[in-house]
Amino acid sequence: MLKREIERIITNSLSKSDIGFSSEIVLEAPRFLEHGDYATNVAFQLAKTLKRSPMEIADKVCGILNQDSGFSELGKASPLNGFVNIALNNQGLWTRFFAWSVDKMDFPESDDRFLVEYVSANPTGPLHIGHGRWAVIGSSLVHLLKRVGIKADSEFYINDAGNQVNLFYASVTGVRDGKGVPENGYHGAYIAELAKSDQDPLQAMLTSQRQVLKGLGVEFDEWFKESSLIQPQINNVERAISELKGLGFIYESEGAVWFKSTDFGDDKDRVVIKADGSYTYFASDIAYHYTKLTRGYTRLVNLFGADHHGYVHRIKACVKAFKGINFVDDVTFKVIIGQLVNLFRDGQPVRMSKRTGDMIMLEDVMDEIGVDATRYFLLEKSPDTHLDFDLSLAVKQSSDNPVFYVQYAYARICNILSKLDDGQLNAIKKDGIELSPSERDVVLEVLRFEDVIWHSALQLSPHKVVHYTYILAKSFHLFYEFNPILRAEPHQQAQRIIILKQLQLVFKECFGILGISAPQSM
RNA sequence: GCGCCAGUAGCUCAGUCGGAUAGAGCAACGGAUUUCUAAUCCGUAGGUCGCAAGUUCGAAUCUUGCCUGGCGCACCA
Repeated sequence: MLKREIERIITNSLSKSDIGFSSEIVLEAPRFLEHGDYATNVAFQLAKTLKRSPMEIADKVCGILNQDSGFSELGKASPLNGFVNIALNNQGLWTRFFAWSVDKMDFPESDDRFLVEYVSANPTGPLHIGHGRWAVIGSSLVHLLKRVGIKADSEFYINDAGNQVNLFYASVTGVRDGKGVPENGYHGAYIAELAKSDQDPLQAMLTSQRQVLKGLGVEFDEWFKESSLIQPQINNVERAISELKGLGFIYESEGAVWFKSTDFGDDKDRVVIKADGSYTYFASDIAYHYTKLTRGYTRLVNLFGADHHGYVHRIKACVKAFKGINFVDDVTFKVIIGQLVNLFRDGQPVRMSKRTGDMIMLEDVMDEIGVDATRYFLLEKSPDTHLDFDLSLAVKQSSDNPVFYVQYAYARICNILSKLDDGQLNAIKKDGIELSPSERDVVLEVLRFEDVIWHSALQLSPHKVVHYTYILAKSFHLFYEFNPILRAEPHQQAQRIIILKQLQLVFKECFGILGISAPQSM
C-alpha cells in the first residue's frame, strides 16, 4: 500500500545516511492541506539523542530525502516547525493508483485462528436491539478479519441448560395449562404465542432467533449448545475442571468446589460445583472456553453486552489458567463490551423488558427502518459508546440518511459507467498526468483503503470502516460535482473512468464488510 | 462500597502511534440545478475536549485524584 511504501522508502533512505535513525518511520496524515499529503515527526524523536533542535534535524532529513532518487520520483519533502511534510507529485501518485487493485492487496500472513463469539442470547425470549448491535458488530468484524486474510470463525453459544431454561418451559406450560406463570417466570405476548403452539418452545425460540439474525445478514459458522458439553463419551465440564485441578486452581470449601479465579485478578473465587453436586453456569462456561482451545483457536474474541460485563474477569481468569496446559500456547483473549442501546421514539425512551409485554424487538426495528439502515446505525458507533437510537428520527431522516448517502455514491458511479464502454479507456495518458484537487483527494482516499481495513481489523473495530466509507462517499460526491465525465476530453474521461472503476470496487468491498447492499440505482 | 464503560459544538458522535490551528452528521442560517439522478454540492455560525493536578518539546489522547450518568457486583443463567 502507498503509505507503507513511502514509509519504507524513507526508512531506507535515512538508514543509509549519517543521521543515525534506524527504527521504522511511521507516517501520519496532516490535517491541513499546506502540510502536504503525509508527515513524519522523526525530527522530534531524534532531537534528544542528536542534541539538535527539531527544526535543524527536519531540515537535514528533507535534504537527504530530496537527494534520494527513489523518494524524489514520488514526492518532495519540506520542513516546517520541526515536522517533515511530504507532498506527493501527481505522476507518482497516479502511477500507483493505476496499478493498485482490491484484488492485489497484500496483507501479512499469520497462523492465528480467530474465534469470534457473539450474540449468544438466552433462548428464553426474542432478540432486542442490543442483541442486534452485538450481531452486526460481530458479523462485520468477522467479514473484516477474513478480508485481510485472517482465519476467523464465528460462533453463537446457546444456553440451553440450567434453571432459566427450566423456568422458561414452566412459564409456557403454565400458560398452556391455565395455571399461570410461576414466580420469577417469563411473561409477555411471546409466551402466550408459544403456549398456543404445539412446537417445543425452546426449538421455536431458537428458530425464530436464527431467522431474525439471518434476515439481518448475520450467520454463524457454529451454533454451540451448552447441552452438548456433556455427552456420554466426553464430559467436557469434568475434563475442564480436572485440567484446572491438575494445574492447582481448584479447591473444596463449604461443601462446594471452587475455582481460584482471584489468582488471575477476579474479585473473589467462583463456585464451579455447588454443594448439591450440580454444576454452576460458570462451570459450563469454563468447559466451553476449554473447547475453544482444544479446537485449536489461538485468538479468542467475545462480544458481551454491558449487562454481562461482570463475567469478564472470571472468564479471562479461566482462559489464563488454561495457558498452563501443554497444548495451549500463546493464546490471547479479548472481550469487546458492547454498551447498551437506548431506544427512543419521538424523544421518549422505549423500555425493553422480557418480563413485560411492552417490548420493542430487533425484528420490529428491522421492519421499521430496513436492514441496511439498522446495520449501519448499529455499526456506526464504537461499541463502548452508549448508543441512543431514536427510531422516529431514523425514519424521518430517511431521505438524508447516511446509509443512503454512501449507497447513492455507488449508484451514481454505476449509472455513469453504464453509459460508457471500455473503448474510451484507450485515450488514457501515461505521462504528464494532471489531477484536479477533488480528483487528487479521491485518489488518495481510495489508496487509503488497504491501510484502513488492516488497522480496523487489528483493532477489532469495524466501526472505523463505516467512518471510512462515509469519507470516501463524501470525497466522491465532491469529485462528481466538479469533474464531468461524459462531457470530458477523451484523455480526461479515460482518467476519470479509471477513478470511477476503482471507487466502484472499493465501495463494494466496504459494503461487503458492513453487510449492506450495493444498489446499482436508487 | 467495589468494578467496567462513558462525559468533545444545541443534539448524535469521530478523533489512529501523544503532534501543527479541535472534526463530521443532524438541527439553524445563506447560496448553487438549461447538468452524468439535488438522496448532491458550496459557504456561515457554533468549543473551558466533565473538573484539578502530574508526565513532556507537545495532552482530547498517558498517570493520579475528584464530579456526573449508564451498567454490573449469587452455590441464578
